Amino acid sequence: MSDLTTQQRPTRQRSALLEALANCHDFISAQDLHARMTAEGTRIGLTTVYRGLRDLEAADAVDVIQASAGERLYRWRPGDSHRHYLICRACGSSRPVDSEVVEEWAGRIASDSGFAAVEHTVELTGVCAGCQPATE
Amino acid sequence: MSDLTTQQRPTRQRSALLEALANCHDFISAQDLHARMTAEGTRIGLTTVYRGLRDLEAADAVDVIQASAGERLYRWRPGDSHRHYLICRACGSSRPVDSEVVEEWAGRIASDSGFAAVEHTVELTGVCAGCQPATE
DNA sequence: CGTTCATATGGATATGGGTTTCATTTTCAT
DNA sequence: ATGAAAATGAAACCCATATCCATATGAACG
Repeated sequence: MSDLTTQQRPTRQRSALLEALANCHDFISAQDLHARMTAEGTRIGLTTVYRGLRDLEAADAVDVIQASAGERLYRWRPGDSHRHYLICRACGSSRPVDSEVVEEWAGRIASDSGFAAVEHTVELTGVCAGCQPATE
Repeated sequence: MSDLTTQQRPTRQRSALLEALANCHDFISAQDLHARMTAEGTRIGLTTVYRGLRDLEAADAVDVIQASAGERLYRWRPGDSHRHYLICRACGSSRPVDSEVVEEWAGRIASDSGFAAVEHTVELTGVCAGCQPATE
């Protein structure tokens, strides 16, 4: 029961979604994922993609970041290790960063503040080496 | 130059917006701010509120956080000091947190990664002492 | 003081990501 | 097989925000 479907009923669409997401090695939006799957011949509704991603998020199987306009980007979490990424604003590529310091800091804030169920989101963006203008 | 209007032309609406935002000591959405101003008798259009907040954001005079559904919350930045907050998911109240550790960490990531112009956003949410259920 | 003109305003309309609805289809248990 | 429960997906909707554009307003100049 701790398998990856995170769903009562395994369906064709669900497994296709899992596969597409696992094969996609960067953050991707629901719409882009749907477009990609459709382009590859998988028949799946946009609604189902949204639902599947929501369920995966609830099951904590994906990392989620907020893009600018309320858009959310999803990424399959390979292990359970890192949860924070440095993302290139130019090309969109992402790399995990070591966030232990931040985890500890967040934990300390949590216990110092009297707040319960403290969660944190950390997002780092920049311009990667390959995307930097030559003259600078 | 470094005055607070951040605008070519000081107008009645603009200064009312500044005042309303400064008087509001927590994060607030554009719509709520507009509603509050209207309730207080200030005649201002929602569009103008959005524009004003966008300009303030560009001028780096407010802190902005992303609420759940793509909604953005704005808060007048009293000084230049802290930039990160711990926000109660139940009542919406916020308190600044000491984030020096995170600033340093982000700086280190920036220089280690080869990324340029690294920016970071950190959001902490929890349930404040006053909002915690008695029986748990 | 009044004319001029660039800029600000704000209601209407559009946009765009995301969610809900509900009729239809699929899966599972019997 | 068969019927109940759950999943699907197209269309309709929601809601924050952006854009359009006609009107209003402040500033500069005479």
